[in-house]
Amino acid sequence: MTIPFPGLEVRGSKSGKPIMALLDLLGRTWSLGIIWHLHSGPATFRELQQRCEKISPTLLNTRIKELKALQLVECKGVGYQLTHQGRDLFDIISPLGSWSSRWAQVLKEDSK
Amino acid sequence: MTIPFPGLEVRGSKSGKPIMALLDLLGRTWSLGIIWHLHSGPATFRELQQRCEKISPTLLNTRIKELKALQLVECKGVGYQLTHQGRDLFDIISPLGSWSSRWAQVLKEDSK
DNA sequence: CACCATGCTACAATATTTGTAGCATGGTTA
DNA sequence: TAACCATGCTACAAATATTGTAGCATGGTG
Repeated sequence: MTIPFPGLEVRGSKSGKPIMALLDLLGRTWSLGIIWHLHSGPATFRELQQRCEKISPTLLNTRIKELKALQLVECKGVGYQLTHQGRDLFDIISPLGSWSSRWAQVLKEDSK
Repeated sequence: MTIPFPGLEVRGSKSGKPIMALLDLLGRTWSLGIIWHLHSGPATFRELQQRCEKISPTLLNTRIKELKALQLVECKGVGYQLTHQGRDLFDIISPLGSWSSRWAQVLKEDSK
């Protein structure tokens, strides 16, 4: 898969709109998970693999390359970590944590 | 793929944590796109297909089933639309729109 | 009844993801 | 200095997910 740069055609849209590139990226397996798990601090390749529990090294490396090219993740001395932009993005999606708990509650109620 | 219900094992986690179910769901091809495109109003199956530009009917139907089971999308007289919970979720991710524009700006600057 | 449009299924072709093995590099430690 | 690690990462075949096209079934409308 090619890296979904804003401005280029991506899966789901030929428009080049940034949001479409972003939705393509985040819709790829593990992208969101990697960002989510990196928020708890920098991690080495192998540690990130463990945080993700079941990601294959092949795919982890592919996703890392994409996230680096799109400046959301960087590799410094301490290991992989979110860039400034990556943290900004995380800040937007972080409410998903508490939202998902309420959602789970509702689903549970309704299944009774 | 099984539907990622909170409480069950999902791709990426055996913990049953709601956030992991959500990240699994949103990380599936087109999930985010469908939610994004439904925000602009209810749509019939075929119209939703057009909004998504390139989704296959097979997959659209699969995703719809998942999103319905998880109470994010419903099918009423007017067609498919976001549920109350679906709109709540959209509200969380909607800042991605303007964020992605700034992100695209930065990527553009840096590529000079 | 002929004609549409709709929601959706079938299914083979294609693309993505996994799982396992293991290579290459760069420290330790004996 | 050589036998050990752990690390980042690649290879590659098997398993899964997604696409693309065709078209069926149903419910209007003229």
